[in-house]
Amino acid sequence: MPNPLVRKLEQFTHLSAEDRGILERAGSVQVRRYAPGEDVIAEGEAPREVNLVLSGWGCRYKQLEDGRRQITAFFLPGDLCDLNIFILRAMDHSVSALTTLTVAQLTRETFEQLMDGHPRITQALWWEALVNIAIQREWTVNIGQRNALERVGHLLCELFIRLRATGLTSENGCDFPITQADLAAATGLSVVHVNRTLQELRHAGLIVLHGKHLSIPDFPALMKVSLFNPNYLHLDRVGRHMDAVE
Amino acid sequence: MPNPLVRKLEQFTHLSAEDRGILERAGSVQVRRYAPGEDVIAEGEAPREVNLVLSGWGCRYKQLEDGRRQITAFFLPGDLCDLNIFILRAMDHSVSALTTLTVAQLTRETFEQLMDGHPRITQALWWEALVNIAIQREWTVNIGQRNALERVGHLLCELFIRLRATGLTSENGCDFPITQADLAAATGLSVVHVNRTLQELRHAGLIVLHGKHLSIPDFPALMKVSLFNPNYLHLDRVGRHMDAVE
DNA sequence: CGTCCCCTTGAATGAAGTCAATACGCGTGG
DNA sequence: CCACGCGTATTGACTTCATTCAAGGGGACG
Repeated sequence: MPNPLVRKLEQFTHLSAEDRGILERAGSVQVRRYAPGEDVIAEGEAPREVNLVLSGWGCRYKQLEDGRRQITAFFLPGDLCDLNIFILRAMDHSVSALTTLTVAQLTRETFEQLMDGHPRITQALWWEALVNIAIQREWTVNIGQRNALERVGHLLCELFIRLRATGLTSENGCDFPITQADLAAATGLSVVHVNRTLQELRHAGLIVLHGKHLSIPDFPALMKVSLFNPNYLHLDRVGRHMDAVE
Repeated sequence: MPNPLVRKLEQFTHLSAEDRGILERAGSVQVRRYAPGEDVIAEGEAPREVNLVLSGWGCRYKQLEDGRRQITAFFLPGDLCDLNIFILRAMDHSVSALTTLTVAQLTRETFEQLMDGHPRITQALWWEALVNIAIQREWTVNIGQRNALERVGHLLCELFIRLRATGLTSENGCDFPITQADLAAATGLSVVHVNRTLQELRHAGLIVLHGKHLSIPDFPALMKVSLFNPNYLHLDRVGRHMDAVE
């Protein structure tokens, strides 16, 4: 089972065997495991390394003084937190585990070696970073403009496609290990309303969500009611011209 | 009057005279002017260059099929659109002018020269990029968790501080050239409700907004009611240790 | 078997949206 | 200089989507 980052980056470009080896090695040193709910890094702390998710789900979140809490991103296997984060003195948000989570912690040095002299990797990591930013923008649109049904549907579409990019889906289903409270914190809705919204999606036959598993019987239909346009995920192998020849 | 990008980057690090010269020159070739409402680049187009705002305000926005429109970022003088945007094949959003807008268009080559062999500039540009991402995250929190009053107040705080970083404020005021419709599109509120919210901020004595000018008589008070914490703007000169000695 | 966490449902409330009419301010042209 | 027109701002009345409060149910695990 290859490193999920490798799988994902190959959505964008074909890596050489050497590139893959380098990434595999980087992702196998300094592996840490976190329990659900545990912070990987907290707001205010100094960022020390770039985290790469190997398995499990995590999230970024920010908390207001009065306790309100917003999840601003989900981390899935293969996801990397911001490149060059160590330029900043202190984290302005926290990262925590939603499930049991294993991450590889890439030191600044490892990371610089990774980018140095490996143009294909560098470009692929840039792509990764730009897609993450695009996702963040799309969340702004999602929360700002879509109603509850569209909002939850849109998020499910996004997560499904992102999981698919790392091979973590079956035909039309995937593991879905997070709670309705997590969905609420991510969509800016109340838990109660997320619950009602999921009911509605279920009754419309758009999703089957049970236990920790999600199925989407008719993905195009879910995309449609959610006004979901996948262009922001940039899965179109822009980097083709740089493909390794091997 | 120096290039506003230089002024802003010096919030983070002191640039050498040479660094400043390079940035000044980069910002003076390929200058274009746009009329209010005009698109600088539209969703679907191929990004060709990195845009640097010299004067005026612009925005990023995304539009849903049914016409709903969300502004996901404001561009102020000194702002740069995403580094390395040309890695992506097509824009997933549009950029347009809100006022008369002048931008310098940096070609891929200019841009690579800028980063190449100028570690202080490179680091400062990275800082710029990371701050932009942090702003995007904060907007997610703002729209997801804050009520109308907090949301509008928070946005005004952010804009004021960002303008101040490029020297575009007086003691407690600044030009504020955008419409209530723009504020509505950025906050995810209706125009009517933005209007009422501004009234409320006015009657509470927190803002004086008239014509195209904004004053904030008591900034700490506005920050407080908006639950505004400026840490995400990372104005704390992290890069001090890299300061040019001159 | 009990406890805890998560999910579910109902009823009442409330914040923000919509619709519609009116007012203001500024630039253009008579 | 004033009248017209257009974009922007303002206000009121009504509606709606989502929140809040509160209670109950179900499953996993010690």
